[in-house]
Amino acid sequence: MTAPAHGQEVVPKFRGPATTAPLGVELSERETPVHPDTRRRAPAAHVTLDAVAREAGVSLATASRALNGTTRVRDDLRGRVRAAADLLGYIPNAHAQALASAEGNRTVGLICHDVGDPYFAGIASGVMRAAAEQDLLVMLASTFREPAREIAYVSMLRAQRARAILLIGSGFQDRAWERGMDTELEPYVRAGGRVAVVSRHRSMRVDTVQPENRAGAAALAASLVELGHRDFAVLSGPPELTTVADRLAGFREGLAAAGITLRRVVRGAFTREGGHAAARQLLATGGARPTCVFAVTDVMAVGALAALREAGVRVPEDMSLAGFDDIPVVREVSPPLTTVALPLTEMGEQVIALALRTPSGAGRSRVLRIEGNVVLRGSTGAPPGS
Amino acid sequence: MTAPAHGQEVVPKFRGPATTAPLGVELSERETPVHPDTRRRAPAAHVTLDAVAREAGVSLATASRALNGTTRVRDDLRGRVRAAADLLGYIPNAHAQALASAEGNRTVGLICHDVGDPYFAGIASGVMRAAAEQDLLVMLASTFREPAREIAYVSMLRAQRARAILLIGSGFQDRAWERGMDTELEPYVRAGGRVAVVSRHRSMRVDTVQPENRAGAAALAASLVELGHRDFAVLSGPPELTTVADRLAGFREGLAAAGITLRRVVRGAFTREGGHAAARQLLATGGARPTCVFAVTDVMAVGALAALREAGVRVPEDMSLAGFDDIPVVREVSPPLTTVALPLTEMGEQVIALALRTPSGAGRSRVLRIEGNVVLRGSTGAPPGS
DNA sequence: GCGCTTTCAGAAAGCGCTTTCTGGTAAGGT
DNA sequence: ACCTTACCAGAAAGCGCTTTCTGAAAGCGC
Repeated sequence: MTAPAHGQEVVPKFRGPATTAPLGVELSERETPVHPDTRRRAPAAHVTLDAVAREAGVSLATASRALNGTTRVRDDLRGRVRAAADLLGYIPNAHAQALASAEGNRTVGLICHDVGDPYFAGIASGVMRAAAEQDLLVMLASTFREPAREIAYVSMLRAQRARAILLIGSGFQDRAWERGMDTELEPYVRAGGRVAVVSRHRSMRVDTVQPENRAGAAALAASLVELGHRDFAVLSGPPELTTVADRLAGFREGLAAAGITLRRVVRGAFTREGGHAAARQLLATGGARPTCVFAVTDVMAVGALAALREAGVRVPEDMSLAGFDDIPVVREVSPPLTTVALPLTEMGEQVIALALRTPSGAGRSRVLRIEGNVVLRGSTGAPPGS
Repeated sequence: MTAPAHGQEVVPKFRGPATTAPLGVELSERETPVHPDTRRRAPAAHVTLDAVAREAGVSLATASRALNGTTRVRDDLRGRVRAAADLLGYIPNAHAQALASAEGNRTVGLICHDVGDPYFAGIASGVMRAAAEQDLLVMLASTFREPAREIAYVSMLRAQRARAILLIGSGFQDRAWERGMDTELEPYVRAGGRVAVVSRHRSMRVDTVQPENRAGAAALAASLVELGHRDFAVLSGPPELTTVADRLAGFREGLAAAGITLRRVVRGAFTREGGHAAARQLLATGGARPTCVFAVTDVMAVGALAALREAGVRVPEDMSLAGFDDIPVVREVSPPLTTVALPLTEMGEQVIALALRTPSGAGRSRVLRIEGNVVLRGSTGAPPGS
């Protein structure tokens, strides 16, 4: 038995089929004895502060103060309240707290395309870390790139009275979406809600963490030109996303600075498969092949790399390939991908910090520009025959 | 200029340094004109239902009914209420709603280690998709593998009165943690809260989506033995995680069935770097090298692959390598990794479905067993010299 | 035309908390 | 011994909704 060829998968015959379809079959129930320690006093539905106060023999108000410690409470009373709360297993009702106090709740909303995408996962990870430090809970909403869903989620997060709403990778060039967002966000901000965005927004009302997509792509183009390339193609994504438009425009600018015109742009979905398909399409067309290909995201670049490999195109000997973002996977592929590195985790930390900062005053918003670093790796080299 | 060697990174000199440190420098403010459309009537703080009712000339109760549509309301009144709500930009207060209604809120809690980890990201993605379909908001909490933090988050989610609490990759073999979880979860479940877990739990009180780690690892071992290997090493993770313990035990069993004893176990952190370090450590030790290495997770396997490459060990010619989970990246590396595939997204969908299902009755809990599929890819082959 | 049911709007009672406001008690000043 | 401060516990008023309960008006059969 030899190793399967690259890309080929072998499922050994002695294993059953994937269990992914009739999962219900595997469902089983089991008896669970009650842990003796846990029995204590059985709360009917939810233990209320009122019950705690009664148990401790104090008033409702005292119980509240004893547990939150805003005002002074005599030590013995505080002790009694704490003990009663422990005994009864009291858990405050966050809704009631949020409603009664001016403080509001300790949650922030995070809207992104899909946590399964490494770009968002990276940013989200940074947001989570910062949130954890401040004891904030993050309400996550995945839009799957539907502008309408995004607006609906903003509305839901408004209803939840989130302290801040974070939008990652938002930014459609879509009139209806812009209007919708404006009407959602404007009253929210006015009512003290904070909003911060990763990506360029035409609406200038909110704080923004803005990767320098344009400059980064231009710098990448310059680097690639310096390697000797003259003949480029771009694997692009949906043009209604500002990220895509900016990177494409920046790349064109970078080339133009060297007097080079971009030969081909192939559009694909914003996914690995999109990059794969776009690369295949590029190869399928006749004519001289470009010596260097720029995929507007690393996710697409990874797909493109696979397509090139499958087509027998050697990277970088036959063709150079570069991406954008520097998601972790690009260091693992062979050859590792040249890309424009963005500090994803930090962008996540920054966007929540920006949102939570004191409001910037009426009509003002802050822009935090994040510069990308061109990182040359093994996927780019001199053009063939040079 | 030639292509940099594999793994080497070159930052072109004409780019500035990484902007990751003094980000504040890039902060700028800008004036933002108010969109004329958005001006409408400016709500002072928050528009309440009371204001809507007054605007529509109906009572508070009628306004509530008109918007929620539980009871019949005359069409003209309903129209007036809707119009008033639109005009004022009314957004219901979810806290007040949750407090007043028996329904509670539409949120579920999701506790995981780190969304940046592709294993969790995959599962979380499935959870998000299912949640979106049911108009549920997901409150995400990252524990960064601290048992104490995990317990604290359960408490916070209880306070938020989440409909369900989902624990992914939980399952420590830790007495204090078990007790803590039990005392948190038990009253929660009793009060109607749902809990579901991905991973094995000793506490049998909650519904579980349980990957067959043991059987999967055993099957993998059998496959590798069939390839001709006799001499194995395992790159293991923290033994207090049940996932690690089960996979290690299963692998041993699979070998034992063929009369083979596991030669070496190297322990590492549950990360790419952990896998990298463990692999280096394995190579550093003298004596005969194993012909096949099993890393207990794909994340570690990816790190190990890099370490092997750096050490000049060819995979699979000199040494075979296998992982577990089938995270997306393992298909992109060269050679692609043999692994035990788990349907991550689906596991996410199942765990939330399980939690939201009607309660299984007192003292009963369900177990959904997820079988893993051994997938042989290019990283495993016949042992050298066979 | 009278009493019946039916339909639907409004009043009001909470949901579980925070937070003022009030008042009682002990400590301190003269 | 009397009055002032300080301190701190309790009563009560909401926070913004849902949901019973009540009652007015309308529809119907006789």
